Amino acid sequence: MRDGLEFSALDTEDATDPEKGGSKPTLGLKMSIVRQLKPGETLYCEGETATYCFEVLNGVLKEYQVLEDGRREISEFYRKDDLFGYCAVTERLETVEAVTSVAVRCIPRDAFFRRMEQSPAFSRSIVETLIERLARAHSRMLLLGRMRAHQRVASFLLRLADDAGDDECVIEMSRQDIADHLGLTIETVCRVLTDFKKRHLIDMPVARRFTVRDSRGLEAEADTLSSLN
Amino acid sequence: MRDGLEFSALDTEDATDPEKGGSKPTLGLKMSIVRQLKPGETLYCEGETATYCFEVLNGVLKEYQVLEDGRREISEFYRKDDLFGYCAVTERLETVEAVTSVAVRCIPRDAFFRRMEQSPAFSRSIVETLIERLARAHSRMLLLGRMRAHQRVASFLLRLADDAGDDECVIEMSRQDIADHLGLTIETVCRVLTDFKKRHLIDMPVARRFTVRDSRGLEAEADTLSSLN
DNA sequence: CGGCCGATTGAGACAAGTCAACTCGGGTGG
DNA sequence: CCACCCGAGTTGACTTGTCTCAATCGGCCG
Repeated sequence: MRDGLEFSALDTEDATDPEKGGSKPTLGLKMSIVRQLKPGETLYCEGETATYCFEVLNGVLKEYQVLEDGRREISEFYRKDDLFGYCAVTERLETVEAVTSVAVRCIPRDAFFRRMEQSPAFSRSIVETLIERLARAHSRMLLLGRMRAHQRVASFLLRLADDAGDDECVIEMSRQDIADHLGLTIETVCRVLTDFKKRHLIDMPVARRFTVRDSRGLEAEADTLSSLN
Repeated sequence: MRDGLEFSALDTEDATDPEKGGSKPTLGLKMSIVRQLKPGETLYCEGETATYCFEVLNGVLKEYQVLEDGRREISEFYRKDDLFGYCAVTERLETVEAVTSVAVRCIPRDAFFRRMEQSPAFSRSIVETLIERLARAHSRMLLLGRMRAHQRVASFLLRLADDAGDDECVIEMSRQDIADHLGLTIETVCRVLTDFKKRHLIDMPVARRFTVRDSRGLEAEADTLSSLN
């Protein structure tokens, strides 16, 4: 099966008139299609042939790899305006699945790469996206390879709050997703969170929502500075 | 200090005649310079301004990030023909240091990016390199986040052997480097290695050289299949 | 040949994992 | 509208893999 061939709900956009131009000036790609996904639905799976690239219109998706025994590692969460799925030569190496309800624009890969040939500015912006993503990958390696549980969770919360641009913040993903993103178990994530609550670094009235209460303290927790305690 | 400004030993190549063209047809970049490094010498450090990109002519380098308390994570080892150092917008996020004696070609970043503007083929090849490196980063995240010590070491040995294209293989880096690459400690790396020796998966007459003896067994060790034991 | 640094081995400590019980909150059906 | 149910989340007791600290080994260079 090839990705993007089975749309539960689709809605073509500017697919008819090649001269019309994309509705998104930054991409300006023709022939794009919008696909809607419900939470838990997968967009594509490891092993499939890559035929589309995607742009998140709204919602959150997760990209992951699985080990034979079921252990899972979520490499990225994608949010509004993130571009993904072009990072495959032919075959998908990871699976991408909706975390929340999601709308993604599907762009045929060949159109995408043709655009890259034609526009140096476009390919430069792609290179920059890739470079930034690689930098993030490196800091995640540091996190996974060298940080303690409480550092990992603190970094994660800070990133969530930062992305939200607000101290009050919704946690869209499950504890299992967080654990799989941080290389921990559900139980450890919970324990660290309740520890942070008890120490008034965060408020968390319900499981899927939190507020940063002591951002300085949380940052100290995320840095290794906390090892001075 | 900006990288590449203090050359202990340098040897300009085609820096005089812009029409001469690079000696390396795949790059064809003018104004490049070759720099020699001794083991342990650093090419550039985190925080410096990025002014050059590099191509490995021979030898092995390591790229790493450090945590405040000194814990270190080696994100990549670079070998002959690897291109690196362009993955920074302005400021270096990692440090790169010679593992063995090394020769690298230094390419001014602006020349590099100008070349990208001019040649779609060149920028496509850069995009492909980046994509491949990102894929490697993802599989390393899986390793760091979800694999056991013996799986990590087995994967590492298999990669070494694969890169060498030979079952007999030199280990250029120290145990500390390996540990920092795998998110383990020196001691754990040693223990796993002696365990592999005892079980005749590998031979390792001296610390810096090994032979794969039972590649199937080693692969089983690298996969999570070994959790069936 | 001796010294030194990297590598190896051992013993004990500790962070995180496992397994299992329990709670909570949201959704559904009566 | 309420009560129940179910799955996600939390907490606890115990296990274990890896780390830490410390001692010893061994190859390489002067």
